[in-house]
Amino acid sequence: MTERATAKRERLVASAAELLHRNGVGATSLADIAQLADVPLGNVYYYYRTKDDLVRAVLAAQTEQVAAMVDGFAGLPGPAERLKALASRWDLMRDVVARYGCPFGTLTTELNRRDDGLDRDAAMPMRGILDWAVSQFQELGCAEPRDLAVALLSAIQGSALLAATLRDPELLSAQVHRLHDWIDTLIPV
Amino acid sequence: MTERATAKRERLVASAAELLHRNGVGATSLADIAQLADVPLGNVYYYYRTKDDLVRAVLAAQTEQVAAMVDGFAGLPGPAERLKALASRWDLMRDVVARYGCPFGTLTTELNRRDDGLDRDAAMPMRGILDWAVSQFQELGCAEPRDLAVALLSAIQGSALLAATLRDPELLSAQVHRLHDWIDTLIPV
DNA sequence: GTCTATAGCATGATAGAC
DNA sequence: GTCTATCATGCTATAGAC
Repeated sequence: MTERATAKRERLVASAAELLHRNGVGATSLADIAQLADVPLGNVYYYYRTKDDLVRAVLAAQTEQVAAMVDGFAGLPGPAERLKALASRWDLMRDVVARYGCPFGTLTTELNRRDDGLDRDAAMPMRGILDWAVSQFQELGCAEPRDLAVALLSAIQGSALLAATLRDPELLSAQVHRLHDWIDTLIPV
Repeated sequence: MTERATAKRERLVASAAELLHRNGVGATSLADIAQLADVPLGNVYYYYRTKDDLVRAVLAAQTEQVAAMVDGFAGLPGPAERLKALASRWDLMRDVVARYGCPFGTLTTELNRRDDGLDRDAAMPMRGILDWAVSQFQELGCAEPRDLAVALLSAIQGSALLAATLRDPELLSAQVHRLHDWIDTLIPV
């Protein structure tokens, strides 16, 4: 029954991802995750030796999500459209973001303070987005692509934080639109 | 000995603020705070009935810090200078921010997910900065002062998040300089 | 007002039957 | 591979002596 076992793994990671987003790492118990995944508590440890291992699995899943997301933008005509599509992704999740924050941003924020290996793993999703954005600004012909990529991702993450703090999805939408306009500004004539 | 009692209160709040910044609410125990403040554990409860009460006191202190900070900008010649001074505040703390994030941003992020009253209190420091920034953009004569204020604070908070994630103080400095340039762009001729 | 000791609870992790 | 029962720990909070 290796297949069933894989299914349980996936259910555990999916449940963990949801609860880590909603409640954070510290406030989420393995019992909570096990219950949501419909797996007995003691059995969790067969698949993931420690809680940190499970958190690492969530980070790996997020990193894959990021890779899949930017791959999905490949079909768009140009880098400006692709960068705008990136920003719009957060607008699509505006209601969740305005309640619980950006799934990447909040998890990274909580893990950044650590000093064990987990803080390194936590940076991977953000790095994935950032590196891809740098390549897009390069393709656009911009002078300092890295600074621009950091500016874009900063604006997205900061907007997500403020939207969650003020519980205001419209705030996020408005800032994403500002970013669209800004990106259009950068297109060389 | 009412004076000594006040001193203890202040030491407790200061210690709590430092540890909440470095380790977060969930990962900080009252024992840790008591030890850093040099107050016996059981005595903490004489001053603050619950851990949440102490967290609220930290939020109140942060809100006062924000008020004092913007008051300190009042002597500057114009709103553009004042807004630039705001952004520079994070650049001054770049090394701490690149390690533990923005003290306001990380605490707010952790408390945003709650549903008790604490999530309301958590928004106060951010609101204080935001409202002040709106008034400055208004004074500058900008069309949509609130959107601009949100954009500025978002950029600061997002930059702090990325700087902490990548452990890169220079990232923060570079983005603050970008914000200075951007503010200069907005000055009406 | 101050401090010690400890109750009461939740959690991460393990042992071991099936 | 699966699941139950439980240990060990660390925490918030309280009781009560001084």
